[in-house]
Amino acid sequence: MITIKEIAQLAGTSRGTVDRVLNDRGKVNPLMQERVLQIAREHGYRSNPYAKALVSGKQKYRVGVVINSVGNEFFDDVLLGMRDEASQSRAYGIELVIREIKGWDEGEQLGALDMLLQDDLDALAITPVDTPAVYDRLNALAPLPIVTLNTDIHKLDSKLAFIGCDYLNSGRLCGDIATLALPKGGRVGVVTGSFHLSGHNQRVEGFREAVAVNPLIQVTDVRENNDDNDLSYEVTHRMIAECAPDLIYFCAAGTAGGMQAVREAERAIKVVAVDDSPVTRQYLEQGDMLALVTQQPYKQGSTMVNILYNYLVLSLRPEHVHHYMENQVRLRHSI
Amino acid sequence: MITIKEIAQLAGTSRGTVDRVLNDRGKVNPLMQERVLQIAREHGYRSNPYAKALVSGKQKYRVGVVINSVGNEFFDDVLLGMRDEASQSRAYGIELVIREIKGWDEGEQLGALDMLLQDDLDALAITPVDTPAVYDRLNALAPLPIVTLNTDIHKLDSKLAFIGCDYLNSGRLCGDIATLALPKGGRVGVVTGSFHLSGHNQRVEGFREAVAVNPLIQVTDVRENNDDNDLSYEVTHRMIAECAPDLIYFCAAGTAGGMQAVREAERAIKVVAVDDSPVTRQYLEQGDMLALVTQQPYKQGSTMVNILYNYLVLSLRPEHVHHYMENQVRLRHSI
DNA sequence: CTGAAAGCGCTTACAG
DNA sequence: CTGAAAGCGCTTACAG
Repeated sequence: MITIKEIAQLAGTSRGTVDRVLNDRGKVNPLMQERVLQIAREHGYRSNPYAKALVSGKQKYRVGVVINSVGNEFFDDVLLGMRDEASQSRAYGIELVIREIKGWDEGEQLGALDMLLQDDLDALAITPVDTPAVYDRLNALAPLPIVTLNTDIHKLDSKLAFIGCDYLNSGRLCGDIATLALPKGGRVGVVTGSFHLSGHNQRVEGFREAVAVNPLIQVTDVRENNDDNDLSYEVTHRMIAECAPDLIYFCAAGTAGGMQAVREAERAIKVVAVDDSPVTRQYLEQGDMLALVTQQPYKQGSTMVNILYNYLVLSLRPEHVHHYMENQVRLRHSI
Repeated sequence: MITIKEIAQLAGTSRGTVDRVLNDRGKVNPLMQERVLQIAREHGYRSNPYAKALVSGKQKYRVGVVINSVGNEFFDDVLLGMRDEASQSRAYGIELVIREIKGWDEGEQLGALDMLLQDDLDALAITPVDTPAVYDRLNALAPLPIVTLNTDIHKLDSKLAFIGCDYLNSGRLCGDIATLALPKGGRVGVVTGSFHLSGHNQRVEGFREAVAVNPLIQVTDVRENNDDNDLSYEVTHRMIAECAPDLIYFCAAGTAGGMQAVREAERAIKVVAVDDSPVTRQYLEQGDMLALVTQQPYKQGSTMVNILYNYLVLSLRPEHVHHYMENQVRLRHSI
């Protein structure tokens, strides 16, 4: 593997100049620039991450995080994952500045962003609302590296990575469970978060696709709970009364509220749901739920820090932009 | 974080001597030794992995691998995982020398080991047979760092890590699937590899435990197939005729042979099995199997290389010895 | 048994 | 726009 020193020799210049070219620090004679680049290309130069890490050992990188975690348990593990990873020696130098907000309000999100930007940031991680205002604001931040978490915004100039879930696949796996548990068919009700969130709709779509292998399974009803436990209770209660489902699929948040209604029902109703939380996990272990399909929130958080560490400290850009966490099926005895 | 240079100043000696103490290179005045150690302890010295990696950048480490992969598809992915990881830049410097053998024969294993040891090795990874002769041979290799893969040998002096599966949990998860799929109970047959392998027995035990939640589920029969497809066909065929199972649990290899008998049966029989291979995966996707529970063979291989890289190149010892890969439940739509 | 020096591959002031 | 020098934290010969 060729080094900067050798490139400098070959190009008849100094290591400093090669460094300037290779790292876009500007102020280099265009001819020399081209010459260095040419040599680097020919010899397949790749920088040594350890040397980089060693020399920039003292430097701190501030990573701003805007996350709508308030009142949404799912993000607890995402936060845990990023904090754990940032405190590891292998992410030495990354400092997280976290602003937690509630819900998906554009104004709140922009406000939190402004607060963060009052100090210098080296990178930003955000669970963005996909509206024009947020898009414009983020786009204007270039070349600040941005990681979108859990929800994506397309065509962002300086988007380094998206980290999240394959919703369609998540729905299909829940459909697989339903198919397993209803060998003789049956009626299925779905409680979703919002008809306006593409992730939720994709889950329902994937679920329908998967249960279609057994024509005796009918999805009789899909209702919204706005990710709210109280509303979820109401909606589920009514659905049970009106549709008499054999199985219910909770494909968003508000599962705890819905389960209340399930337990009050007179007939036994099978349940499959998404995301691991103390509450859902307890239902699973007690046998009140067949399965959970999770999107690895902890790993979402740790992956985010890891990607930014590689980029900021080691100058390693991720190989691809989209990082889908594998959906995992959790059963009663999953650890 | 304190550095070698600072320790040297504090101890009134040179960096060379500190290096000798901290890395057990011997030939140091005991008093100075104690003094340096004392200072390092007080200040919580931890070496800088990047500096280490940078300085030993040119060095190659030879890792010998003895693996009983011949005729056992499961290990294809283990091998793939270690090869992929070794070719990554983050494992630069690790060179694998692999000897593949067939079956669990003590003599063959020792023979392969001797071949490897003709050249100098920096570490050894092995899927050991747990017999006295193998134990003695491995133990005599100290201080050569050893990683046991997939099967373990206890109390090995220089065992750096064991990487493998939690068999009991694997069995429980298969039991969970059976419980889901037999809501009204039913007869279950188990086809295992060997009554003499503790891993296999643990799976059966875990399975029994899990299905016990439904007293209508009866495990009527457990039979051995010696991990062999032909025998597996015979055994399964006879079991179907004699016990009329509603569900069969294949808890070891030889699943392809067994499935042949299942497909020839007159009644539909549900199946749950372990480990992902092209064959089992196809059955899963076609709907001939309910689920597979896997032990992440690819990750077993990559983890092995990763652990040895951290140890050999970065002088980082793993935090714990036992690395259990999480058992994963794969359904029809798992990717 | 010990220390001074050079070097790993890169970056960072500094002087020109 | 460019180069020489020092330094990141560690290891490796080498001379004593």
